[in-house]
Amino acid sequence: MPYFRVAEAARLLGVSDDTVRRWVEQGHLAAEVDGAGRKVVDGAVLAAFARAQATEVPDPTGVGRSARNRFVGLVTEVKADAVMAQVELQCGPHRVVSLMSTEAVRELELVPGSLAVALVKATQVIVETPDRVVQSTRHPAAG
Amino acid sequence: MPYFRVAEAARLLGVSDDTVRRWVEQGHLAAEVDGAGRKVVDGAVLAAFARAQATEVPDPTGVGRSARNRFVGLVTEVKADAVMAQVELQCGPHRVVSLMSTEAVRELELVPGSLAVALVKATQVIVETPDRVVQSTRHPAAG
DNA sequence: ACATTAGTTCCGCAGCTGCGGCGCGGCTGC
DNA sequence: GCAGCCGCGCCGCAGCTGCGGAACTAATGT
Repeated sequence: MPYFRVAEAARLLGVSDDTVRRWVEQGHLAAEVDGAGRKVVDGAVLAAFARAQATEVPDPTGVGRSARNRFVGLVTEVKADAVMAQVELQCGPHRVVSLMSTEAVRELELVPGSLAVALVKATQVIVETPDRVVQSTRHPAAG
Repeated sequence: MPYFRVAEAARLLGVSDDTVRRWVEQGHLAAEVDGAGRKVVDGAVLAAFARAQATEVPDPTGVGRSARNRFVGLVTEVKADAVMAQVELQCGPHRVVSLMSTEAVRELELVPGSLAVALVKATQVIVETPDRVVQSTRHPAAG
């Protein structure tokens, strides 16, 4: 049963701790009080809140809004080798690096500044705590 | 040579068009003017600006949020079957769905509200324009 | 050519946010 | 038990942001 303190929740939501505190005061976000009188937010509540307030980057074509495993962003860097190329995208606050053939880069006309979409085909989920790092066995992501 | 209008740039940056206009006025973001007197932002400039602005986001628990192909977020949903499970994470403004074994879900103690990290192992980059959709051949992502 | 629609720009305003400061309480090490 | 350090809560303020409105322009269909 994961709980987060105000400062942790603030960083996860991308705002300051004061803002989280105000949201709790105004009833927008449910919080509880631990034994020491400090505000704590239930992980599930925080997750639901984050999902509700998430404003995904609208798809340029208008289709596939809020699609999962779909990252719309701008190409920030293209390193092209003879056969393979490494393309880096800035998708909101996240950076995605994709390896593809140089031929594909040329076909897609990928240059810094291009609007592109990164489709995540496979992921590996790990859980990090201050103590230990647990990771799952590798599996393909849901498509 | 991609160019974006103010409204497009605003959506990509996650702010309103007025804010982008103000950033241009204050010299924080370079913009040009097209033949009709409308502000346009060069794609490369916009990409660099987006990347610079994203680095301001600190990481939640010491894990690098600015690291590439690394998405720190909260578990919003867990659908567990007999053998396989589908885990959905809210990582900032993006939703990531990962397919893994139910055994891994149990080992990682993944429940809605858990803090987890999704490592992107493979991506497919496509370029979307209002006219056509071009996609690269499938290749593994850079690790 | 004309009317219509959608998009852009500028303006003012209310609201929210982030920041700095301050005091208090919990946690740690001795 | 005690001192020190760090985090949390509260408060006020300056700054920024988003929104609505109004005027103008470009593109579109008749």
